[in-house]
Amino acid sequence: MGHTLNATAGSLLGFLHDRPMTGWDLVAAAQQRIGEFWSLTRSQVYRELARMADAGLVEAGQRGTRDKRPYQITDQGREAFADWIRQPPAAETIRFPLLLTIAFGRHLPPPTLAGHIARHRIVHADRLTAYQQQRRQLGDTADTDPHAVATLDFGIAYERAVLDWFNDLPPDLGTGGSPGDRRSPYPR
Amino acid sequence: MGHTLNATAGSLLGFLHDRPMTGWDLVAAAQQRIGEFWSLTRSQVYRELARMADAGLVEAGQRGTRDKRPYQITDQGREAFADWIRQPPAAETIRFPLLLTIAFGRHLPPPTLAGHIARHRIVHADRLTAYQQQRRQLGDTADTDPHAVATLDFGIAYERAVLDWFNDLPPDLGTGGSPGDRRSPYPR
DNA sequence: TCATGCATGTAAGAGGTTACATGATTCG
DNA sequence: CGAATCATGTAACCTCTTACATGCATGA
Repeated sequence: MGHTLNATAGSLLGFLHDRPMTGWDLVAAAQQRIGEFWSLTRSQVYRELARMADAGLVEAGQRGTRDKRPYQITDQGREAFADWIRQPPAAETIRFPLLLTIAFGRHLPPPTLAGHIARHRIVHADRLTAYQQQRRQLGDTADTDPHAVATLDFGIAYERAVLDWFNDLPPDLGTGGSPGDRRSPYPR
Repeated sequence: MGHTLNATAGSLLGFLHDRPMTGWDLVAAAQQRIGEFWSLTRSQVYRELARMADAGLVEAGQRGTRDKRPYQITDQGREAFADWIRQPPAAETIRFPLLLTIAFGRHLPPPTLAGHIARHRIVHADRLTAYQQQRRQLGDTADTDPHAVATLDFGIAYERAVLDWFNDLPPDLGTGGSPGDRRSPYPR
């Protein structure tokens, strides 16, 4: 009957297995728990929720305070989720605009390129720190789902790899300043 | 006047700086040179090419053998590219369906999850090998653009990180078989 | 009371995927 | 001569992003 779910819808149903949630809640949950490798926007969430309600995969509960509208998963929804989750996952796609900028970097003044790189380096360093902190918290709790740990560990491995790669970039790429201060951390 | 290019269009113009190319060539060039972190399809390429021709950023040359239609960049195109390339690049997005499957892995029979993981591990191992081989070839040539090396190195760093992460996955995630053969490379 | 954060949603457009349709050339 | 590969393109659809529009609740 129904076609297989898309990954965004599937994820939402995944979260709804735990408890009824509002669109807002789902955005937050997704950001927190799968944000490292699957992004979604409010718009998408409300639309998928409406669609899934039409299809009978979720049911809207009564409006609460602040017009809150909790959705709960239905039996049909659980089935659809089960069908979705056992499909062989497709290959990942990465879209990394900075890498495009670097790839065509010979068309750019070195200081401009260096600036872009420096800004991104900071972003990744911050993310790594945040993930590591989350990781420590997960480690403390005894009843942690190992799957959550595994995905968080992916984020950490990824950010570490990106940072190492930044550090190994040759100075002639615009990362280094004058020959004297090649190893300054965030050169301009 | 014209809006800033999207990244896909920008990349195409980037390639066209080197020489006139057909849509087919561009797909191949993109796959080879930025495929690790920016994917595009034939459809997109032909569409962007048509759009850019309308906007005067590229010009179609004469049809060659096999209906080949080479496009060359115009001065306007070079300007548009220059405007695009110096914009601060946006954050990357990663969409990794396998990670979604793992995140919700508790709803899956362990052997199913293990199978998915094993298949992806092979894909990533193969990619790493291919990148490393390319990298060796680049290293051999003296007049290599360091930017090309840098982006390829990203691919290598990424694949290595993914493989390390695979290897560190706990056996209770479905990667391991019986306690005795935990370290078998591609367990079923 | 006023700013901030919570909360829901729509509309329009851009970007990306998949399937379809067609034909020329090269090589074995 | 037939298969594989080169080559171009369209159409339909789905997904994703951005901007807009609205209003309640909480706390300072």
